[in-house]
Amino acid sequence: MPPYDPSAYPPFAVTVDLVVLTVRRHALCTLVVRRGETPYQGRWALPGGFVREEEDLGAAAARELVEETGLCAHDPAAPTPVPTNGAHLEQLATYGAPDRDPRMRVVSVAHLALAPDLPAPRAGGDANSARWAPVEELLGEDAAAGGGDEGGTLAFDHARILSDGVERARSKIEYSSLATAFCPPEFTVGELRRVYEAVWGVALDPRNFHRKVTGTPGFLVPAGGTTTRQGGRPAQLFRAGGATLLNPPMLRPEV
Amino acid sequence: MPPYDPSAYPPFAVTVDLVVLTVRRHALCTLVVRRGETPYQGRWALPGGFVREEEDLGAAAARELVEETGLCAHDPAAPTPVPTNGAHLEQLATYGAPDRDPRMRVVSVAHLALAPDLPAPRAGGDANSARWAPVEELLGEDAAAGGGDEGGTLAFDHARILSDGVERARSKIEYSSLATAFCPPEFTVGELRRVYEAVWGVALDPRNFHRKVTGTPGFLVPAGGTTTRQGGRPAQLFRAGGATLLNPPMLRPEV
DNA sequence: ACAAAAGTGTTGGGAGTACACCCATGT
DNA sequence: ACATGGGTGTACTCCCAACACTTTTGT
Repeated sequence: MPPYDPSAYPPFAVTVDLVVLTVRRHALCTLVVRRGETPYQGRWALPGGFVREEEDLGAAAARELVEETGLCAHDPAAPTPVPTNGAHLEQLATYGAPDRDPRMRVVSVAHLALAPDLPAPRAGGDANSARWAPVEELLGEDAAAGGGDEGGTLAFDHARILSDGVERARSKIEYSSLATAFCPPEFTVGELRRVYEAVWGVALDPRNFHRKVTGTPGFLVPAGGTTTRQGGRPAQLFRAGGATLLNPPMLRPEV
Repeated sequence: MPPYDPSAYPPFAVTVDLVVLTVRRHALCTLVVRRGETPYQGRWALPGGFVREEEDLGAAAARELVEETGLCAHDPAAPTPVPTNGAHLEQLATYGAPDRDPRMRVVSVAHLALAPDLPAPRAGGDANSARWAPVEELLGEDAAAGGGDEGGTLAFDHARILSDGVERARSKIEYSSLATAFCPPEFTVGELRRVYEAVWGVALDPRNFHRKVTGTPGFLVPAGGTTTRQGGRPAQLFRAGGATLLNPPMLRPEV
């Protein structure tokens, strides 16, 4: 271990970046904001900002989440997941390549947030500078080729961060009840199934899915009512149960 | 997003801390070094150090690993796991509570390393200042009560970091082939089983374990020879196969 | 009547568990 | 001969995938 010299450590800037995921119209989407300054001026980027002087990392991420979406998340205890009020928020990973920001040495602590479908993003009141973008459109094969204004790749290393966040979400809904974070407070089994289908990009058997989730202890608790908002026969409404870890886990179909 | 002012960002120090795990004498152990300075002078801590000016986070962790253990690890591509020569190295999580270091604002990017049983730690040549400590001894119920010199809790928030690292290792060997990182290049099925038993703290059925690991495609490849270093009937030697994700996964017995 | 979505029943196969049993070495 | 660890066979159980079938709404 090198000698500890508090006055001679290299200076870093520390930021938080947010991968905010939601399911809209059967597609997994993420919140992106348009950059107003160089570098990458005019390009889409993940929302984020500097960590303040006396602010914990999780608190900074929660503050950014409120500023960008109005979503409320309890201050998470550092790097482990946490129950939240509006959205789920957890630390994702940290990115600190020396050249990831051409202006200075920036280390970004990326966080992953899962939110229910929201009306519309608000970024400082400017609706044109923030949008929900389908993940596939940002990360698809032809994203690099870029079809004009909307199709460009994300700024900085944000495509990588987004890709890691999506992968984390895909695997976490297998063995945890986090998929309910994509749903409103009360939801049907069919709505929950469409979350799995959108995040995994597969089709699931509605009958087996129903049996599975209602049979997993602590996953869902009946909310009492029914709804026909999806059409067809009225469906029972459920709330998220107390369990955070699913036993048995949901099985993602073979690729 | 607040306006971007490169000259006015709050200054942070960025360090890497290492959770180096190994299996020694049927127990999960971690590398700790004795602190020579305040704060926490004389207490055990995880090895770590400052990230250098032009150094990536993973490179800093690999450098610290070599300095502390002599283990060689390929420079990992940021936060995803990577095949390594001597040891497995991956990013764990980042810890940045404002008061975690009383001297200044320090953000620590913790990394997790899994290593085979090594002869003896070397910390700057001083054998007295580094040791392999059983994880249970550092995190056990009575660790806080502290039985004298050796039993004290770790410095800073390192007990939390270690706890997170152990939890990560316990879950990753379920669905990945990472348990082989605890073994020498050639090993027997029984040795691999003892790794699982030490990390999970359970007893496994040797017969079913053998069938399972040899039946999982890509997990193990025969190395050709046999050994009797464990006594009893000669056992086949294996190498780690190409697979990184296990399908089907190893199942941890119920708690 | 028909379509659409919610649920329930049934069945066959594959994987996990428990345990009996045999093999090859050191002492 | 016996202890020790390695490896195989077998039966039982449980979960899951597949799919037929019924229920309850909207049009």
